[in-house]
Amino acid sequence: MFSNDVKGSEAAQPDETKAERTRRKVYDTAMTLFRERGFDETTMRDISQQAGMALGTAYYHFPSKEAIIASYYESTQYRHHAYVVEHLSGHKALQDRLKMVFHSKIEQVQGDRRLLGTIFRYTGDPQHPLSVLGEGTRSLQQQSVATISLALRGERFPREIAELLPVALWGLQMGALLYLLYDTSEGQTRTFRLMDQSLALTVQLLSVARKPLLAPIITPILRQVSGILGDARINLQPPIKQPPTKE
Amino acid sequence: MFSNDVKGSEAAQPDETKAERTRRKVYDTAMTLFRERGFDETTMRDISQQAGMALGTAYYHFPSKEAIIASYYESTQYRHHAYVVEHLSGHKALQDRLKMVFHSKIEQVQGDRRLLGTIFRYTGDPQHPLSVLGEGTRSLQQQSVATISLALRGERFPREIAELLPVALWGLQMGALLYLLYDTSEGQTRTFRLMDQSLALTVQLLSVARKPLLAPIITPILRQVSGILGDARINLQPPIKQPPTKE
DNA sequence: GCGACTTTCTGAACATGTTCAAATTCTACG
DNA sequence: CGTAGAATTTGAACATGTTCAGAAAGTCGC
Repeated sequence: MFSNDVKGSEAAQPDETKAERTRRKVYDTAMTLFRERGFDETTMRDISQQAGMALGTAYYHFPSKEAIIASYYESTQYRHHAYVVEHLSGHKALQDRLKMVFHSKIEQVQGDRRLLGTIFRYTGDPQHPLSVLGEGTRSLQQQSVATISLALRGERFPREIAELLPVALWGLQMGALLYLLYDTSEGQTRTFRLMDQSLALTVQLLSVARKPLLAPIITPILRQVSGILGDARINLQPPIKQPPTKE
Repeated sequence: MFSNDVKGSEAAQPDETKAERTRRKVYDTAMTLFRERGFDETTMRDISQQAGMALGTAYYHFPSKEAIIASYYESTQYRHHAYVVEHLSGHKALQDRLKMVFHSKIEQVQGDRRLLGTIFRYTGDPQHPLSVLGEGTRSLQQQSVATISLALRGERFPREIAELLPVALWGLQMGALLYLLYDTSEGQTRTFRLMDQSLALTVQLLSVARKPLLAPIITPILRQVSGILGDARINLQPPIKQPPTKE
């Protein structure tokens, strides 16, 4: 939407265009300042000055200040996907895989909690291109669901569950990210614990749902949950694979 | 925090100070314009001009533009509380009460969905005084939990559940409000349906949890959910009753 | 190498939230 | 009433995100 390069830079390419180099300079300078001072405390004038260019130049490469943070948001998704693809084979059990997927997601943005927060800023406006739940980030949402779905590869579930589980897990991830923002515990251990417990419960429920004998009690409830989730589900198209960062 | 009057005005008082009248003029003008054009599309200059005063005057009565919306946010809480208190006796069954509480909440803000959205804007910044999950709105959160708890009056639950249910329901309400923002269905029927289904499921689970015989299967799971919720719970003090709008 | 075209860069100008010193109005008291 | 002090009002000034017309640099066919 905002940026059209796949990588969030942070890694020089020798074959860059001049324009690409300038763009990267803007991005990197901005991110450094954002991290040092925070998003709102960093001025577009600060950025352009620090990057040694005129104000208008920064605006030539990014249509707005929030486009810079949008670019960062995208880059985290691609990095996460690449990480999961690489580490998937090392984890066989469902719960291990889920844990790997979600832990890596959280670890990846852990250092940038404050920045992450600025992205949630647009959640209340469905029309906003950066709303994490809105149309504007649809493709990023699909990417994210697809990444999570990698952990489910090969598992068999009752149809209603199979359909909704990826999106439900995506919702769980969103919740965890929000929780992370508010988590002041040392090393954000509370977030990780919350994540682990939620996953344990999820796996437990899933295994119950798969046992036909115990099911009569649980299944109607699960079905109802499914109904609710189905109702709540943002209309996600089937995930489209876009090539993740190759580097 | 921002405003110190309890009511969100919208109702003239004959015994108003001049200052109060001016303040109300600012508020009402602002709300009208916000509703007509949206929050971001309304300028503080628009407001002061429309209200027939200088720019600085508006700022004398509200420290910032967002303080106006904060005042609105508070007023919805007080109105909701008053409504619930008034209608509680008409509903005896738990599910009816919950339904009344949550439906009225949604109905109350239904017409102001876009405005509501601007409040969610600060959720990503825990430090921000208007973050609906942050310190700054703590007392409003407590009010809201207290309002919801009115629906639970007289019910008996296992201790773990009794402790966490109010906050969990508050979370449900938050979720529903967020969902409402994105709900484009006619009359926001989807939100109401989602609410009804969630409540039905909740009541169902609660009733199971109360039956000691069926419990062995369900209780450990519920306990785990409780653990998760307990972990996730924002540290809410016991609700402090502040007098709701008397009018 | 040159001219035409495109890409990139520049900084002045604009809109809008916010601040503030000064002006005005109000209130209370003698 | 008259005046000191408080409350309220005013609008100019400031900071910052954004726009834009024009300048500068780069590219390409000849």
